[in-house]
Amino acid sequence: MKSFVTNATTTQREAPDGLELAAPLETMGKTGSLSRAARILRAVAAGGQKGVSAADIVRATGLPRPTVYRVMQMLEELGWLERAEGSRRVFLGSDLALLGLSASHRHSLDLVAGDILDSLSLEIGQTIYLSVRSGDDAVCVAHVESGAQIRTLVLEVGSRHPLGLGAGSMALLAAQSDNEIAAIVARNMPRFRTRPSFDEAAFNRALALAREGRHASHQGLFTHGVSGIGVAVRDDSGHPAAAISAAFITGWLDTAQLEQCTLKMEQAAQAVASRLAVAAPRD
Amino acid sequence: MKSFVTNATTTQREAPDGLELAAPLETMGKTGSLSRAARILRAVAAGGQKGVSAADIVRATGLPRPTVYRVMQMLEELGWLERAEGSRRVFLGSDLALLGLSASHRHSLDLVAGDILDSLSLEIGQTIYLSVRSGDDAVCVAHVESGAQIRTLVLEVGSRHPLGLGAGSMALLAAQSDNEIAAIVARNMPRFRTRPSFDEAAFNRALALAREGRHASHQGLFTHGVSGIGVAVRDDSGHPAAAISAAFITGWLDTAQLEQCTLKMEQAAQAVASRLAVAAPRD
DNA sequence: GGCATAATGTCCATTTATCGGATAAAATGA
DNA sequence: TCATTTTATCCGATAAATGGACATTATGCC
Repeated sequence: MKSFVTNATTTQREAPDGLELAAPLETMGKTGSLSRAARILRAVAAGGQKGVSAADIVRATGLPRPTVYRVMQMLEELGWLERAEGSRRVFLGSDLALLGLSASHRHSLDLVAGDILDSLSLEIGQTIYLSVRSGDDAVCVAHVESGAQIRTLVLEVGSRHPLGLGAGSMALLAAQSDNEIAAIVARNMPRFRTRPSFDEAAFNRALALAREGRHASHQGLFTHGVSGIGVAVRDDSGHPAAAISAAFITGWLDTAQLEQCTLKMEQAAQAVASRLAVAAPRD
Repeated sequence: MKSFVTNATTTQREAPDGLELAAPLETMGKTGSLSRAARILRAVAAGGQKGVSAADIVRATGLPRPTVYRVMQMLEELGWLERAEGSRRVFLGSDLALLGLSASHRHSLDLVAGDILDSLSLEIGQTIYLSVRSGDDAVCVAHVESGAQIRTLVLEVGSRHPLGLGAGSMALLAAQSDNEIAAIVARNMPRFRTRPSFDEAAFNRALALAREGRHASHQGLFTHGVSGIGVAVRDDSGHPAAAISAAFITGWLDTAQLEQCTLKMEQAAQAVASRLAVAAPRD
């Protein structure tokens, strides 16, 4: 059921009214060393195959420099983080891969939705992605390549992007609760700005549209010349569990075709959602 | 000044005078909340598909009860741990699976050694397992099923067992440094004893034999009626990186055949070792 | 049923390990 | 060469984790 993503902001410091101290930014997340470690690990994961530098982590997380260095050292001793031999870039460690190996037995969204995505890809002739939320990121957990000659392969499995950057990512963001959206956007804004051409106004417009409709779409907002459509998958309690998305060459499809695609994607999202209700713990 | 190998042994608390309280056993591992969290997560992973109870974790880790409960709650909020809806058993969480997904790109021992294991399985006609160390556990990262009619499938991919329990697991244990072996055995002894029929004397004999020779072997020591052979894979610096193991029905093979198998497995271990360019897992 | 035992939670005083500002060394690049 | 960024370490203050003790709920056993 609600098993997939349980990142509700429950422990939020009690702020009954808005007239709380306009603190620099202590509203940036949960406390606790474990939480910090998780933030750092997710920042490392966002670096992907090419790794990240310590300074990157500081920028991405907003944590104080000494904290980042200290926690990084701890994580390295645990085997959850490792540094490239020569360079100082860091990567996720081997022990994390082992834990993930065990965890994947219970969390195989790709297996649950695989055939649905296959059909969808065939129907609309495009590469399809399945993403879920992890912290303030969207993580691609599966992709089905289309048979088309020109394929738009923008998301590798396991790759992370800030929630809001990308079609599926935006759909996932827009499906969160109102306060959550505000908090996520606030935390991710620094990361957005690192993108050379980030248009905040355009972003806000796209977000507003995604929250109104049942899907997120854009034309070249994130990658020049690539448009995208994303729809959220909600579990039976209405919480967003995943997002299905597709990317097109801008102008490849006319308006009618886009609408058709969107419709089919929404149907697929419904199909996946109905499966989630069944996928429950065994024993 | 980077310290390559941090204090491998305990943190060596400065004891100014001899009349310190005869501390019960603080030599049980590293300190730090992250380290505790890691211990707990590994204990959960050891539970596999059927999960573990909080009491199981307490037993397996030796940590104080309140600590376990508190850390468990933190981990649950992070999505690194989750509880079955009805039952109170806990499992690894979805976010850990996502992090592992990213980490697996850099840590695919199975891909490195795959074909070697395939050949080995064909040669000796048995199911082959590849395991690595994670904390005080051995984790199976790959297995190649034999084509034989009767197969001994004892290790699922991702499954964990205390270091020392099992052929590959014992080989991995015996390949550690002397002090490390002592520390691991001390920490794992409580877990060993939970096994209904655990013979400490027999275990120590098997460990001594494995440390002398270049391989670990046993007949029915861990699972009745199943014998096993395990050989360690060492990287270029001599540190144990993995173990290759096979399990047989006891009595299936005569002594000469067993020796032949052992030889082939040692050769395979050498082959894998030579492939390990840059991979040095640490605690 | 009724009792014994184990498992699950929760307090809270103690103290320890974490936090992060300040500082310095090293790398990078112009 | 010098300015700027990145990496790294100190260390006092303090917040946060710790774990003994206690309370409550399940589980097994006669």
